[in-house]
Amino acid sequence: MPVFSIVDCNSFFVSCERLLNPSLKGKPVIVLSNNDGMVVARSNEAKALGIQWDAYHLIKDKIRYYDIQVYSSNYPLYSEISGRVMAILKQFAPRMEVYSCDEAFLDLTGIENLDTYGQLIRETVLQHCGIPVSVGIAKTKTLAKLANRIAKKSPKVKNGVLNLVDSHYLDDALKRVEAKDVWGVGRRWAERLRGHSILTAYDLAHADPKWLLKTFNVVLTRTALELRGQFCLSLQLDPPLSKSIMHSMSFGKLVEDYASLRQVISTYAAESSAKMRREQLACGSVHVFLQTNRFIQEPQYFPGITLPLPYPTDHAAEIIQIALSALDAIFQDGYRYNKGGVMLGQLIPASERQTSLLDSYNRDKVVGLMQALDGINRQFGPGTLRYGSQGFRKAAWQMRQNHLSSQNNQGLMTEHQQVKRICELGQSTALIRAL
DNA sequence: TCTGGGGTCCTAGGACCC
DNA sequence: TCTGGGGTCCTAGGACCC
Repeated sequence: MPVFSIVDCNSFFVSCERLLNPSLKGKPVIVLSNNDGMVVARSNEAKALGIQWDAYHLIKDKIRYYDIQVYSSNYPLYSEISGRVMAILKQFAPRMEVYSCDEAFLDLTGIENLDTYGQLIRETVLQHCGIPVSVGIAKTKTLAKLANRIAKKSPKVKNGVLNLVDSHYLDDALKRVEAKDVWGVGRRWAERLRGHSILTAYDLAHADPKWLLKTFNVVLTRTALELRGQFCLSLQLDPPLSKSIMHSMSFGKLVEDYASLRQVISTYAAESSAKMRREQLACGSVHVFLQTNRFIQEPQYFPGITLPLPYPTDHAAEIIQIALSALDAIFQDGYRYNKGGVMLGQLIPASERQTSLLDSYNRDKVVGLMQALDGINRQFGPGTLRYGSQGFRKAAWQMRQNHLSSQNNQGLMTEHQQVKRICELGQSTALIRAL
């Protein structure tokens, strides 16, 4: 019988900032999304003060009043720390699925004394990475998520580990969790379920699967079966190849002129193509979209277009060129744009890329050029080396990040220096030496 | 001043073919 | 007078996740 565990970092982004600045411990802290737009992570102290997933500008008074510490998100830092946490977890379970930057499913089948093992996982991650985690253990992934949720919230659960395998507490746990909080049940489905008097995970587990299949779909039916302990969802051991890769971002300021949008789309195309080359893929189509700001009263326009490439490519210049043709096709004067994006589709492994008779360039040269471009940007930061169409000066459309930890600390450290510092901190620990 | 970014899967319906 | 039926592929949209 399979046993799954999900290990989830508590308030991950906040925990990362605390690692960098230990004086934040015990204080209310929040981390903001790109553009400092919304709250994406909250410490328990901030949650206790009633901070939700709010728009930052709507809660500024509250933040001042309670002296809440505010940070812009710093993804290179979080990604570095995430890698360290995952490396530790892998030692506890070679069969592991990295589910997101702050969570992983582990296969604990055959492990005896699951409670102790869970505690050991938690203590080891805390000791060697400085990140607190919660551990849920159960017979299915969905039940493990539910256990994890209770472990994180309930003060009765000791040390953030809850094991529901053969537990007499299982029914009680299912009754305590609302249907809307079950993994796989979102707001919409929860509303419809409520109409049928299905309010809790327990109700969903005991709903008739045939009826669920007829009334909803196979996804929700699987979720219900998993809640009964019937295994439907297996571990995804090797991450599947991406089917699309996107880069999109709200602008620092509303943009109406074509020239700026050319810089934006060139930059987003370059970013998404770099992300694609990191996964060693090539794309067969490029989708470009623009959006106006739906929160303000003025003419709205949400255009988008997908253009095919004559042959799959991972060459930044070609992708930028086609993205700019797409922009030409959708751009309309007279609107104030708030967001744009470039999505690469029809992805295939770059190695399988068929060269076309129409290829006008030397493939080896392009590969070398892209490697040099990516290498320099990896070392010195994204956008260090760029195409002319991306623009050279700091422009108004670029992202706001007014609360980066580097600026909060001493105003000197760049993100990359921070990552380096975290590496150095980590290297002083016993386990990293052992690695 | 001002409301995230990046994905996946499933389904319904239209186009097209024989 | 009358306008099939079945299959496949593609796309858009809706649902979900972090």
